[in-house]
Amino acid sequence: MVLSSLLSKRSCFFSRGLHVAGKQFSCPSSEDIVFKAICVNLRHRRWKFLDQVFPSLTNALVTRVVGEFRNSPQLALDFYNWVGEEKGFPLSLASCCALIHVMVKFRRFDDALSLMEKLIHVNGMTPLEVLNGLLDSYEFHYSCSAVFDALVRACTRCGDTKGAYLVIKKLRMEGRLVTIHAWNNFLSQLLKLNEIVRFWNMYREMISYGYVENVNTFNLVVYALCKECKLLQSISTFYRMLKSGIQPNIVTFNMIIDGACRIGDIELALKLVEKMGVMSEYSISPNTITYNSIINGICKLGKVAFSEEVVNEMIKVGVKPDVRSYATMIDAYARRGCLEEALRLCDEMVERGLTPNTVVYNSVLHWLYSEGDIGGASLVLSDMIDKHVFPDQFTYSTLIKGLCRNGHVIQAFRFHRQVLEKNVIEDTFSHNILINYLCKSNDLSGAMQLVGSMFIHGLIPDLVTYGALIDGYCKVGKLESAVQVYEKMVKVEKEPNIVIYNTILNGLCNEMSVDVARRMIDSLKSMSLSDSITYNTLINGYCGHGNIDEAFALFLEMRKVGRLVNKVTYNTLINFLCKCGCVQQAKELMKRMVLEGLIPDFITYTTLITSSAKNCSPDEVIELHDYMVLKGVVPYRPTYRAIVSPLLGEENEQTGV
DNA sequence: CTAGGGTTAG
Repeated sequence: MVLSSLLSKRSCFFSRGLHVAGKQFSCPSSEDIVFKAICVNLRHRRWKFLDQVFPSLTNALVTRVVGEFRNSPQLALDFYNWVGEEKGFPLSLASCCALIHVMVKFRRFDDALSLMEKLIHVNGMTPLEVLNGLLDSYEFHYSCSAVFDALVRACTRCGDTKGAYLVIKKLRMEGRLVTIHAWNNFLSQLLKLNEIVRFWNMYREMISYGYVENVNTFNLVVYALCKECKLLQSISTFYRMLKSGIQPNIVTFNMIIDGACRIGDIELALKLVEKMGVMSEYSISPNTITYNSIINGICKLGKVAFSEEVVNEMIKVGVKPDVRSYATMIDAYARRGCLEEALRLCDEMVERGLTPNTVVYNSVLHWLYSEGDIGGASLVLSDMIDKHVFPDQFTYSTLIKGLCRNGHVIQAFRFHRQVLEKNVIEDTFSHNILINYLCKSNDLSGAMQLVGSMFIHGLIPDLVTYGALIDGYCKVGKLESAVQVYEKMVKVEKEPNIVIYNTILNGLCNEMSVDVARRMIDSLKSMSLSDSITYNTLINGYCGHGNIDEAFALFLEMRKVGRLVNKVTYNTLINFLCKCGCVQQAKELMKRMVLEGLIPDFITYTTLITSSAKNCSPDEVIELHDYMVLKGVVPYRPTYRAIVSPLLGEENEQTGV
């Protein structure tokens, strides 16, 4: 393999040498003769003959041939591929650009894009170098300015938004403006990458150049506003569109409806669906995506049964549910522990002619593993293989996490090694899961080895990787190593996120420096980089050091700010009170929690029941259990079985709760 | 162009 590529390279250099020599010593028309011979034989696709001329081929000739065949794009492309792929000739930027112009002229954008992407990815060229190549070879009779739009698109498809912007800017300096379509494409990519701030900056810049927004531009603005949860502004953009004489389309509606669903306002979303006809002069009606957004919104609120009614409703109005509609509901049921309902929907979708895809399988697998049902997961997995549903990155990480959390660590690592060897791992999830596992087991050297394996396989550690390592080092008391990892991270990554800060904060609390932690919280607060977890971590730190006054002072501070206090806050304090033997106060706190609309979870339940079993009378334990159940708490089954059930004299608990 | 699934901190 290596040898043959060396040989082909050598033959190319050799032929290049011939070309130079030819220019100097032989008659000037010799290139013309070769050129004509190529053209005649290429027209009849006589590749055998072309083989014979190949040694005299030069990049200048390739460019000329492509230009000659500018009206037969397929022939030009076949010739180019024959030279490059079959013969291994090192094609120049100029010849590639000539072909790109031809492809664009014939609106063969996919071919043009893949040529550009190859230049960027395989040949390692920067977008600006490609742009220069295109400008140099720009010729009126076979080029068109859409080629520059295509380059912007190629950049964004390669994930190089910076390059895309440089191209737009350079062209602007040359007096050429890319079209609004290219801008839309670029802006859309920024939103996909969740770079909202950059989006608004670029958008403003575009407007300042005098571009006239079209429906897609407006849709992007609506999308950005929805991502920022600025629903009212997105609706007023809708009216701004109408005022500018631009008819909103189904995408506009869907984005606003989805935005409403994401902030939990299903009522508004449904109202919009209802008013869609009036608002669009009866030209637009809801489609599958509209309903899927609503199904998703309802499911996220935990009302899966209601989302099934939405499916019936959509069928009634003639909109077909698809795999996504079902995938959403199946995941929602499984997430709430209703795997039977989830499997029922799997059957239902098959009955309706829909085939469960990878997403559906991944979801079911994930929740089977979380319930510890390895057997069920194995069955689903073999069904997936039987049905030829291909696994993806989600499947791999779900399996690895599932095996890990159910104690099959060796299998998890073995499986990871297998998929790694097959070169199918493309993202950091699987590594992060295992690194996190090793860190949690205090095996930092193992974790660092895996970080090394990431690099070997071309995967760049991300904030999650660094976060796991920092946490791991803090937990084993190696604060200096944690700081080293942090500094390394700051050097290669852009910005630590709140998770990282919270991790460090937690490390500081464990290391007896609650005061340092307090100061850190103050500075995070000033950067508005603190959340419930930040405060809960510090409260937990205070509790761990027995500073009950400080803990409750912070609790009050959180209540003053509002929205910061959550179940974990209460659980932390309740747990601490129980440990100090103040069970009565703990119960009072739980009642206050209920009054604030927070339903105690299985941790609250277990903490209080276990502690009162030690300190209170059986009647009080039962009373506590009844109180919590009455308030909507789902009792944690193992706790109920071990403590409450014997007190009730239930020898054989069969029906369960 | 818009909708579904996996990793991290209390």
